[in-house]
Amino acid sequence: MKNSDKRDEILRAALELIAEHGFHGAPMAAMVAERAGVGAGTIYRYFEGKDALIAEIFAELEKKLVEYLLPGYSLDRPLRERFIYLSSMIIRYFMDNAIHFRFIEQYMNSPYGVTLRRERLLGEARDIDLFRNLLQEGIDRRELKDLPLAMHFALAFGPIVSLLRDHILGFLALDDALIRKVVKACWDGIRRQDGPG
Amino acid sequence: MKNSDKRDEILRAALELIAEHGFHGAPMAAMVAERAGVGAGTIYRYFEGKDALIAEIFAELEKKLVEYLLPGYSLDRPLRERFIYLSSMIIRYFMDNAIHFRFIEQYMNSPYGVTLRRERLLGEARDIDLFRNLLQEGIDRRELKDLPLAMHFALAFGPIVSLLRDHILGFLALDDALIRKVVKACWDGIRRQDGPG
Amino acid sequence: MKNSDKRDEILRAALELIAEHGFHGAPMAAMVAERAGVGAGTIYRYFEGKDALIAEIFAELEKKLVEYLLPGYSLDRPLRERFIYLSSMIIRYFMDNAIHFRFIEQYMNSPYGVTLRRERLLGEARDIDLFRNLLQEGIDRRELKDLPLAMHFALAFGPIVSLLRDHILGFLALDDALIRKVVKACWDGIRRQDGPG
Amino acid sequence: MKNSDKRDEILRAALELIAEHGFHGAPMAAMVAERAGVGAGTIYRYFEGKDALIAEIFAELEKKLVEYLLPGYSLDRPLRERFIYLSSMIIRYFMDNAIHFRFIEQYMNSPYGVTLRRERLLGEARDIDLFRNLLQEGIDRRELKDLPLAMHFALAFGPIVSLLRDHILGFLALDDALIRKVVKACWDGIRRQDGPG
DNA sequence: CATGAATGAGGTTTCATTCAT
DNA sequence: TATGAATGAAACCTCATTCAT
Repeated sequence: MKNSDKRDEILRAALELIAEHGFHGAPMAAMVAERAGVGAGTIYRYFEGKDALIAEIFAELEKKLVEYLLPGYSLDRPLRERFIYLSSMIIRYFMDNAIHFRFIEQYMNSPYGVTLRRERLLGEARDIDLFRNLLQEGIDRRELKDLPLAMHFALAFGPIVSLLRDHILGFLALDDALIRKVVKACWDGIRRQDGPG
Repeated sequence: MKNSDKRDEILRAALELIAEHGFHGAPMAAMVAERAGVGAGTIYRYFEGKDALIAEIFAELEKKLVEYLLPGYSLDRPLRERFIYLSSMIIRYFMDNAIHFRFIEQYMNSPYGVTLRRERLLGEARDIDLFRNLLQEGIDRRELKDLPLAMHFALAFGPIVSLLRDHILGFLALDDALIRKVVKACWDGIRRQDGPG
Repeated sequence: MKNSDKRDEILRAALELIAEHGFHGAPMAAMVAERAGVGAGTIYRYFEGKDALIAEIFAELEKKLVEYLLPGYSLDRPLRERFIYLSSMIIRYFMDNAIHFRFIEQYMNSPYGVTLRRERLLGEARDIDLFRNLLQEGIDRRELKDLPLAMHFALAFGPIVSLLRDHILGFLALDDALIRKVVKACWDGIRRQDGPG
Repeated sequence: MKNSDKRDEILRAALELIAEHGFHGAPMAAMVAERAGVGAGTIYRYFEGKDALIAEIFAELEKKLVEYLLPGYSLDRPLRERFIYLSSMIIRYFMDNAIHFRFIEQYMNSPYGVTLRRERLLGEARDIDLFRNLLQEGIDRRELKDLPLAMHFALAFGPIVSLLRDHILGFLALDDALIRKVVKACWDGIRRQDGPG
């Protein structure tokens, strides 16, 4: 087993356990190490502590999502098209990676998450903040309603998150048709209605 | 201090601590009992354990919300009016009771929450499930889109939850005008668009 | 068993173990709690942590020693007499309480000890710093040699500590005659030799 | 790097770390190996374990001290002169090698130290036990007081150790004049006083 | 010979729960 | 009924040592 394999095993084991049982249902030695198939001390060769491990998982998940979205994303396409692309892809990604979704939900509902949310919403935008930049561009170009950025996030993301949760829990069976419908509905929620749509 | 006072103090103390620090930042003896002004053992005279206490808090919060909504709610009013009433009132309620919102979010993001959500969405509807009954009625009467109930929940509730979180964390300042806008936007998201709106 | 009994048991158990095995040969749960006959968690009801427990042991030992010395100690007696009284009593105290001596040696040979030594030597003198005040008075009144306080400590205390260690380890059998001899020798080491002695 | 270089680097690194942080503040892999610039496993090629490494450090320090003292030491000189020579040189050596002093103090305050002290005091004298042989000779020739060997050690060494500690911790500034004074005071403490001094 | 990743026993501390008062 | 001292399992983390490379 290569070094990076062990690191990956630890990340995977922790991701799964946290997604399934929450941060406090994933004890380091008894469960993470055991599921990863490594000794308890090994975790601390790769991560400074539980917090660092969790932060690293989040960073990797974010990276993977961006890598999934970027290839097909072009700033040259119209705003609406880009919005539909991003939203649909995000939904599909999390449908295929339910564990990632569960982890990110846990993370966002924790002190870490609050800090992160603040940075993402109020801090400087980075190039990879695709969704934020898209919404800001729409606000600036008056294609979107004259509302605060956070409200656009709420209107666009809130339903998606809610749907994904229900789908993953089996309360709802998302398919392509439904995805298309909800994404368009979200677009309608944020775009200026006096235009042609 | 009457018996029921002690019970209420324990509920209040646990609610506050969990809302603020999460389930695992609210140790029973060291924090809940101390803040409630009772002995550690007393908690166990009123509640079977931590889980039962948490479940009871949720039940009481739900009850309070319904009591807040019911008086002004009339099944005789048009669907749209009722939707706007319920949504607006819910937003105002949680703006005034941020602690309740924080607790419910914690709760919904835990194993308890999954079970509960399943019951609420898939189980028998009760009279007090105002929102669910409203949406179901709209679906049945073809005033709302032909979508699964869970999707209507997502479209109607998702943005509200997201907004409330941002408002409570101070990322966004909700006011009456914004509330009206978002509630109407949500209605537009779920109603059949071929009708008069 | 009264509350204070448990606290005392913990203090006693920790004192014995540290005296015997050093700070790191006295694990809290496995040894201190076991020897004290209490649960591991009980230690933390009485002390904030290992450091606080150790500091408290030292404080109690210091207090006991002062209580042993004070009754027969009078500032009205001549300096030489007081010196001999204090030194002899200290030796006897530690001969009878070898465990205290071993603990204090451990303590003084640790980061705590350095801080403490600095305070005791360089900080403000307290009334109960009998030895320090005695030496300082002798320096001020020119009955002792014109040397720094620390050097007087070394000349007066160094041999005593060394002897006690050897006695306790069984390398030397201290008796009253030897004690008298060594205490007088120490006095001769620090007093001005041009006087009558 | 030659083999013996690695061994020396390990010894040096461990010496420094133990002098600074105590036996338990010097983890083998994380600190000793890193500071020595070798792999963690390499330590175990040169030493059986931590205990053996520590014992070896002590042996080397003792050897270096003897090598420092021997060249200028002549059994032909008078006892008093030899005592003053040895004591002064020891003080100077440890002033120049504070790390050695700190290590030896740690060592002597540990289970190892007790065993060693027993051997040195009660076992057969070796030629290189300069101080012990000197004191024993003085006792045998009735130049020193009729006291047990251990007591002479205490009277002669106790103050020196105490002074060195204070000097190294910065509580006292030793200089040649002070060294001369204290060494003579120690001699006065152990010599028979009815003679000419 | 040299490495350093891996180990897992053992360290300190927390906390839900019990039970004698 | 109410208490809160006591408990001990279990949490996170460290570190002396081993062993495959």
